[in-house]
Amino acid sequence: MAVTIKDVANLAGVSPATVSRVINNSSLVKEETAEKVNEAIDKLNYQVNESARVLRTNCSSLIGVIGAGMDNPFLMKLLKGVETSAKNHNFNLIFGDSEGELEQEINYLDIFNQKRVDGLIIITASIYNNLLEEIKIKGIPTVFASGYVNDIEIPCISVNNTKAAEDIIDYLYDLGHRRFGIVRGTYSDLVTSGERIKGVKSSFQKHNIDFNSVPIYEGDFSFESGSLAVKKILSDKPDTSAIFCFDDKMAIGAIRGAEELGYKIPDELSIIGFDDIELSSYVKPALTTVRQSGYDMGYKAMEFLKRIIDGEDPGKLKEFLPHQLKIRESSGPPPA
Amino acid sequence: MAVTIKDVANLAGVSPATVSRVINNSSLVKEETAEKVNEAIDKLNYQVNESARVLRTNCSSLIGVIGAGMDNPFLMKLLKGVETSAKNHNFNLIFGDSEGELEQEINYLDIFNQKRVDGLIIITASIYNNLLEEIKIKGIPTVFASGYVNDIEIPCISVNNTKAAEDIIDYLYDLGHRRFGIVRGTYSDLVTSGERIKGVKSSFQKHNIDFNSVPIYEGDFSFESGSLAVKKILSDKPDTSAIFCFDDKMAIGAIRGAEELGYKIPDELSIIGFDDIELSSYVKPALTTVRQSGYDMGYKAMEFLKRIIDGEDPGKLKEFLPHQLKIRESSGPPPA
DNA sequence: TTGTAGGCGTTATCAA
DNA sequence: TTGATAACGCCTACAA
Repeated sequence: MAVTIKDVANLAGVSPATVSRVINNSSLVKEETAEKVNEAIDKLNYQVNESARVLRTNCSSLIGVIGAGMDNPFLMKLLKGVETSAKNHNFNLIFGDSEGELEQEINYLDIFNQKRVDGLIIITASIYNNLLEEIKIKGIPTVFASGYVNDIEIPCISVNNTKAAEDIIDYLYDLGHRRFGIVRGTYSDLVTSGERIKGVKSSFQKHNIDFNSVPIYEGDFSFESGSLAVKKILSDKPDTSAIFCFDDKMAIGAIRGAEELGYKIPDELSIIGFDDIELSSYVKPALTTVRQSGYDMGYKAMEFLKRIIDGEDPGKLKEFLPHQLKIRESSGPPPA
Repeated sequence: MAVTIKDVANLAGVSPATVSRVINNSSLVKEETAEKVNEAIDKLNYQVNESARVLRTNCSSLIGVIGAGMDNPFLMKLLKGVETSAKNHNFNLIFGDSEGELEQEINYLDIFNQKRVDGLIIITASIYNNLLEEIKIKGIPTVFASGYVNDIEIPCISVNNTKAAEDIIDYLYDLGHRRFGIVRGTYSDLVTSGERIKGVKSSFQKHNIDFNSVPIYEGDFSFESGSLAVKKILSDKPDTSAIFCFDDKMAIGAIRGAEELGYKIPDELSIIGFDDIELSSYVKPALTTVRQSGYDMGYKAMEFLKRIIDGEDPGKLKEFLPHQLKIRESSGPPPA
């Protein structure tokens, strides 16, 4: 059996209560006593039993994070940001990979609830539609990250995905492109992909392009799916001149897929991604994309969460982070 | 206050013990009673309080994982493998990113101990040297993954890093290369990088190459560091014809760095990586590398851990997973 | 098949 | 400044 507060108390010749006070840096303890206690702690190699503490205090210092895809570099950056801030506030992270499936999201929600997490950060988004209200998210302080949640009460932090997508199409249009293709995220990704589709639409509208004539394929944020999607688009409409992929990995896959079909990038086809993951500047041709900082987003999400846990009004906590078009080598004017 | 087992008991008109039995699928409960209880559970939206359960049973169903770098795709694959197996055994993961720093590893070790994790998977390796014995790893079932731990009692799972590195140098030598450069991992990465250095040495010895004449630089497993290292090597010894990087990200960075200096890959310089991350076949030129399956490794590590938790002798659990040289476009014969 | 009661290790209240 | 005591929610003998 592990050593408990009682053992320490015995060795130090004090009561368990006093030991507890020392552990928690209570100010009301004589220096001399504290020293004795600390010695005993060291000697016995005592470590607090978190479960007992959580049971008693009803405060787990755990933050549950639900996201989709551990091979998603952007998500991992975001997670790193969350972790950094969490560490500052003495929170620990527990991560559930939903793989974009609603069922798994609910599953993790239950598990996290059972562990009495102090807060929740949700980075995936299929949950939004069906649940949001009904689930026990109520009660648990929650911040959505990476997608904008329309509900006025739900705090969230993201870039303006709609505006960013619009910027991209505008940029391509100004370059002279008229025949577009889109590789979106999974259909279950309601928030992020949804917002971007809106942005695409609004740019199309501005420029009198018929949205319904534009091929849109679904990808799962993998290289493979990007490559596949682009091949479908190009076999469908070989004269497509610009393709917008909803993340960088798919865009990089798309570049390779298009090259396999014999297209020269960017001379015959422009390809644009989203996120600006580290890799994007190391790939060849270097990828044109929209930069958003996952790290900042995660960090800020955790800061928001901390404030909510401390009692701040969640409704106030909604923010767009800046985004930035990074023009590199994978985009250019359409072929003559 | 959250709803407890007592509330459920009251509503269902049974005792708390019975509710507990239902929750834990005890066979000794009448179907009819179970139904009543389950109804009450649903109606009250009851969720078990894990802390109380852990306190009582001394079994957290938590596995602590310590690794370095959430932007390391290989590590993330490994983690995914761990997670998959963990889920099968109803374990949850709690991950600590040590960033390769000993201090953080110890820190997480303490935290995990306080949470009374049922087991530990350690993927980072600076810990090995200084601690291993002294730390409270004792007591907690532990599996090391990705590096071979020499201690007979410590279960571990990895590829044979020594042999793999030797294979690579042998392959390059057979191609005709004589002037090598090495980009190793951080010096704190004692296990993995250490083993690979050994392999390099042993191939050199076989072929009468003086190990001390070969430039070895340290990288931190980032694109950037690979690019930097290769530039140093090439400015130092411009006639280097083959560079072995200890992971794929550094190798890809190295390719870009060498290209910036005007080298043609692979005609003037061969570059080889390690891991075979997904990206490596999508990069241009496609990367020659050694394939090891992070997913399998993680999965198996968790399977090992489960067996140890169930009482199996840890000493028996040591295994090398197969590795495989993947020859792609970034390597070839040296320039004439 | 079900209920009663005690204890897991902490912390918080109250009294000393 | 310290100690005694109860309580957090659950599980598990043991008894019924």
